[in-house]
Amino acid sequence: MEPQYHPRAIEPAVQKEWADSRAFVAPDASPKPKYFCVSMLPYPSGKLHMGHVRNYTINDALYHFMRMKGWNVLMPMGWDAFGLPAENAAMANGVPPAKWTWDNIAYMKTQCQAMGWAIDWTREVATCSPSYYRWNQWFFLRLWEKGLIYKKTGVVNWDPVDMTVLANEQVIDGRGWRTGAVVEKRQIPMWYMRITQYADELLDSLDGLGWPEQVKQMQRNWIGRSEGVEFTLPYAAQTAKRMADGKAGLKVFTTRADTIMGITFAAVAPEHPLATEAAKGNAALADFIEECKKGGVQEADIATMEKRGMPTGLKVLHPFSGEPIEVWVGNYVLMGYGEGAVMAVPGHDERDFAFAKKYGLPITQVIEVDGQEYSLDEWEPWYEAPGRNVNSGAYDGLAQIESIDAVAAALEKAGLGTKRVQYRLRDWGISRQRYWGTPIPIVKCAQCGDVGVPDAQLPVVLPEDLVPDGTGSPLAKSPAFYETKCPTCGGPARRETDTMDTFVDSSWYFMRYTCPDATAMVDERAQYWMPLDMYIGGIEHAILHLLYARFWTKAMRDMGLVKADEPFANLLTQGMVLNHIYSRRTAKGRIEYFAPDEVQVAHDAEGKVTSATLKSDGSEIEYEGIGTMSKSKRNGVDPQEMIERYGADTARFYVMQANPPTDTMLWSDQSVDGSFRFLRGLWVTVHEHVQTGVVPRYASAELSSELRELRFKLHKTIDKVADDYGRRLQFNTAIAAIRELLNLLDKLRDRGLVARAVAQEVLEDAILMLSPIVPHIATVLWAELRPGTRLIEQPWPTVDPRALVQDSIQLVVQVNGKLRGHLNVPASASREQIEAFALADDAVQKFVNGQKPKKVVVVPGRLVNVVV
RNA sequence: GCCGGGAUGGCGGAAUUGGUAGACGCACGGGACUCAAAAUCCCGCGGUGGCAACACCAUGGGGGUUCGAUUCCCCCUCCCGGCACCA
Repeated sequence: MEPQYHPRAIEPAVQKEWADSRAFVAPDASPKPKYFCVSMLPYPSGKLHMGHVRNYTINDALYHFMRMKGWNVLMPMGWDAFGLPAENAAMANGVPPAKWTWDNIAYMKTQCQAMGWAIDWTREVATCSPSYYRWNQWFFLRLWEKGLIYKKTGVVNWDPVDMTVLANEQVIDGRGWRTGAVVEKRQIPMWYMRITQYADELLDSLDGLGWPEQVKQMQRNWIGRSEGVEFTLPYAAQTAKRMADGKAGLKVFTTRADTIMGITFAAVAPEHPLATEAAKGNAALADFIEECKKGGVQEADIATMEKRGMPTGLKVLHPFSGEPIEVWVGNYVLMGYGEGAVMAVPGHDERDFAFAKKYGLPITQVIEVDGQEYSLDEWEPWYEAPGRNVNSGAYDGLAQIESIDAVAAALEKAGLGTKRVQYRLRDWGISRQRYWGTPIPIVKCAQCGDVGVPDAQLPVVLPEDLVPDGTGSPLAKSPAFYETKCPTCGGPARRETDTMDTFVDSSWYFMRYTCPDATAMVDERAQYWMPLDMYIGGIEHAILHLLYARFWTKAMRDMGLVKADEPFANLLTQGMVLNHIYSRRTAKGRIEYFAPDEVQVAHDAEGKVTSATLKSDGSEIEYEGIGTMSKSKRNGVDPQEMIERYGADTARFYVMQANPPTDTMLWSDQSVDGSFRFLRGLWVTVHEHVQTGVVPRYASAELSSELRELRFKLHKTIDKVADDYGRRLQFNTAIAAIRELLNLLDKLRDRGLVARAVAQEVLEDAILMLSPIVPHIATVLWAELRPGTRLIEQPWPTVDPRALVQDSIQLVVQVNGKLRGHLNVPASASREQIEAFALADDAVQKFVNGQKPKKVVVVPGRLVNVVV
């Protein structure tokens, strides 16, 4: 055995052994129970970043642990290979997105292999390959046949200079990222998936999922089921003449029907037909509506902008009183939301209150809450609280629930409205006016309308040689792609040139892992593996991706393709990886950034950072704080450099010991050194042990108290580490516990035969416990400790109950809840005996100071608290 | 703006069900070894007072419940994630 630890020598050798023995290829049937653990697939941006290292190492540790526990484990890998960055890279370098993407995949795959992750590469999936996306297209057509896909207009960001649709990310402060032009809202036809049809099930089945509670809560709030009343505000006579739309009035939805007698105006979205009609012959209103089109479509921008409005001059009637009500156009009313029109009750809605104040509209109190004084001057939060009706005619005195029922009944009787469930969730718009995505399999024929591409002609292949230029999709400029014949009538027709949202790709890729070569979308192998037993990925995906994948799975189930109701039985959301940022302002006023390894940080005697200087020339620079790793701030850490300098095991160990996987993680180069030192020390410890001769592990013999203590620690640790890995998913505390165990072993000076047998036991089990985190070094050290056996075939160590027996235990002694000392008592001591021991204790006597104890609290096995 | 989460030594963090606040590590300080350095090993390391024993204070800020609160409740501040075309 080499006396020194050389990761660069051992890691490739161990990886080769795994590959040659197909160690991580999972069978599709097994007497063992199955465990399917998946990490969210990476976007192939060029090279792995630390977020990936963290994500896949967590998954890998679980893989090894569950395997040792006797499960048939599958950990696959794929590539989320469609999307905007490939188009941006293409524009920057003139390389087609396909080549850029495939090159990145090839490189990143070698990095994954160098990390030693236990990936079953026979199941690799790339979403940009036609053999994958043909099933996006096939399933699109099935959904369309079932009416779960439909076409309607939607609002997008429009760059008026480049004449192109922009992604929200490409809108910066309301302007196009390339042109700087003020972005406009524009309505275009798009394809939608009816996720709202599944809203109730998506909501209800959250309860049974083994997900973090906050993620389930986010999804519940996102779906936002609310019960309310939909009703019509009838047009006033003049308005009815103007509108002539065949409708009786303006349809609105409210969850606060109990406030209906407080309506003092109504508001419609700028794109609402009523607004359009009112703008005819009203130049000021037309200008206002035009003005409302400025800016992007992002919810956060719309919610924070100044609320503005303008009267339309049109009127509707109150459904009960028949009083005329003015209709306004409001920039905060969203057309894509409900009916695009709202009733306004400024007395009991904060937004309406502010709007009424601003434009001098009347405000009426119609709800009272006991003992509260209503004032028109200032908004109070209780105005929105449930209470009893006042100034509401027939409804006066009713509490909220009775009032809503009575109002709904009256509306129903009048033929004006009904109770209805409303969701905040909107249907999923999947059309993207972009090139690098799955082509939507529709042909547009002048005679036959929209016609689905016949299954036999799938996939509609995306040409891979185009280069976008930022002025709209190259597909729409490529006759070779869009010119086709109508599948129905054979006449000339044009293909749909929009592609699908990349969330479509990521909604079912995990099922394709189970059967990557299937001649259908999925086959029976999916029934064996689904659902995922663990899904691991960033918290930033808590809503959209996870919700879409849940919907998609349910739609596949209803099509008879899978049996699973839910794709992800358990979920682990990991935090982001951050690093320090260093910068300075150049003479020209530009900010330049420095990588942390170019910087020398000085500390004072207490360890506080006092200054940061450049290693190269010693000049002083600024410490900006911490932020996500990014190219522009130069604070990324390249896993490749880590592997070359320290080895993959150190990188893996570092990210796992730093903190719990769900927390954001701050990178620290010094701590990386510490991780390497630990592995080097472990190597030396095993080497020294092996030098004196490998012995059989401890089985039975009389033990000194020191050895009994060591074995107690070992078997406690086995229990704790298994709990941390398998249940708590908290690897940092598992590693700390193993370090405590090895620290204790380190103190052992006994070199006798029995001591060496116990040391053998401790080392073997410590290596087994560490192996999910650092499998390379563990493989080599195991082979030294147990020649002729393979680590990869070992089960998880078993706990010896004899080692956990203790004669005496230490209790904490408190007086009035404050720690005053410790007490050693026999493990069998009764509550009364413990009380007596505690009262006799010197420290207790001192603080009790002769007073009579009021009571004594005994927590078995933990503490005794004397209250005076 | 709305929804969700977070804040503990110089730093990362621990305290699992309300029961010893600071495990384990990093950094830092002192010492040993060395011609010297690196590596390694030993000791110290929240704050204040004290020779010490020890005492008091301390988990973002303010209040509350409890024998006992980092943990539960209310209010506030700041930070992070998401908000439907980034992935």
